[in-house]
Amino acid sequence: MRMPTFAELDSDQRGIYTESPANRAVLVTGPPGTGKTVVAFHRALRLSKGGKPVTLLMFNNVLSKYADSVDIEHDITICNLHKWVDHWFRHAFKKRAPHKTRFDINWQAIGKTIRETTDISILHRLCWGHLIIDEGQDFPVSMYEAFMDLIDHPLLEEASRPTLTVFADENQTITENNSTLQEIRQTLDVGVRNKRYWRLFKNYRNTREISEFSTFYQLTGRSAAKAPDRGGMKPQVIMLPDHAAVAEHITNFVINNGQVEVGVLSFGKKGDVKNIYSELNKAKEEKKSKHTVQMYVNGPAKESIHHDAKYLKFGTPPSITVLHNKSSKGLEFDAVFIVNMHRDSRAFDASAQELIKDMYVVSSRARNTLFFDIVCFGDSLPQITRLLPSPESRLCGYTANTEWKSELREKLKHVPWSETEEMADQIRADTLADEILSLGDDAPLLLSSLIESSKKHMILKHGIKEYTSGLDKQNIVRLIKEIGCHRVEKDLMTTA
DNA sequence: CCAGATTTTACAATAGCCTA
DNA sequence: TAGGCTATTGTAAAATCTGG
Repeated sequence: MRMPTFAELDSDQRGIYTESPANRAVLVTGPPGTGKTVVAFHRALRLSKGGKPVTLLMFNNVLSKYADSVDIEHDITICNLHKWVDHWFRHAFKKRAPHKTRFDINWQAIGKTIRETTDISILHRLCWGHLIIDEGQDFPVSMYEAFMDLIDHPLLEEASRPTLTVFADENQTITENNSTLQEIRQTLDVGVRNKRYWRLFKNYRNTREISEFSTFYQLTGRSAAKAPDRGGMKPQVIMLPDHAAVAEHITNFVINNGQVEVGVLSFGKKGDVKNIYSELNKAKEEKKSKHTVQMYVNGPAKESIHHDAKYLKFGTPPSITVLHNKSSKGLEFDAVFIVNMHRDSRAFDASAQELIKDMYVVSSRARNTLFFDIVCFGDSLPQITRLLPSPESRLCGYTANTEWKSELREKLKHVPWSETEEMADQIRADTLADEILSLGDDAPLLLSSLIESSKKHMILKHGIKEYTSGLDKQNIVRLIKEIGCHRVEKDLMTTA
């Protein structure tokens, strides 16, 4: 992990580091790229100087490994949540933590156990010192409730009370097993005034061009980060004849750019990841280059080092790290190459929504440079091309290095770009409608204010009553589409 | 022979017991 | 008391099937 010094942190990031209290709970939120992991690490460093143990919980093993690649000496324990919970609970109660199902920890039961515990030595064994959680939105509210039960336990003396700092992404996904920011705020009892609730706004990770590009795939746009100052090259889409050409492109980039950390993020299946990895090794041999080529794919750890995240090395350029797109959450690289897009079957049915979400994740992994290497068999553009931004959008450049490169412009004209844009718009409107409906009693109020704010708009032709009284989802979607998603997002921000 | 659908297989991670 | 062992089971990848 690239670790900026204290002086390099921005003022809003520094505030969290210096001003937030070192007891009870603190919550930090922000969209992707705002430096949550970096601030989390700085806070961990600071708290570790106080003598109590500090634990940093990451979402998965690859991410833990990445966070631990920092070149600062520290005595912070970096771990994933499941492993930590097992040790924590067992250490105190001498038995494993209760589970509802196999992968679902029973936090209600844990909370109850903690509240009912009167044995002070057990309570002391539960006290974790300082706990810092990254990607906090992916954990259930009941977990936070259980943690607060310990933090505020009446039998604990002030000095031994543990603390909790949660870093959460503002891109809300609403499923059963995770929490909304609202819920986390309430549970942790944090506020802006007592400096327990902080928000990060500015994107530090990406260049302006890459940030704009990834926003194209952001289906819920209202939590987009403030655009970065740093400019760079536009993302490039490159049409190539075969996989060997892709590997050569990537290898040349590494050789020509010296000290870079390159991420190769592959769509498709495990075999596709392995395939590009072996091509990259071949290209490295041919060009007699010294850079590192490493890969992680999900698999039995004892069978191959490629299945065990602990063999990954970050922060030692020049290097190429090959990962499946699913493993790339939370990571960042100087340059990212996205490959094997044509191998993804989710091209144009309902699951294209999932593919678009993945596109958002992978494209925002790049700090400076972003390439889409697309293999074209024969002389036509693959279907998947339509999921990229159109040339008119000017979000990315298109080039070809094939026999028919002179015909690229002509071929691009026939790609049905508008289908993708319509679909994305539909998904955005759908998501917004769901969000409005989830407001419950406040929904009619917001709807009428939406209609009010777009007075001049066509919407009045349909009559206000129909929308506010009906509250039918289809009507709301129609309303949102007529007003425009962007507008509704803005209104929703100010109202909420 | 292929693309999509369906079935089979393999894996991840815990519970609960055991052991050094 | 931490770690080993194994049955267990939902999920995801791989293998197989199928109809054109």
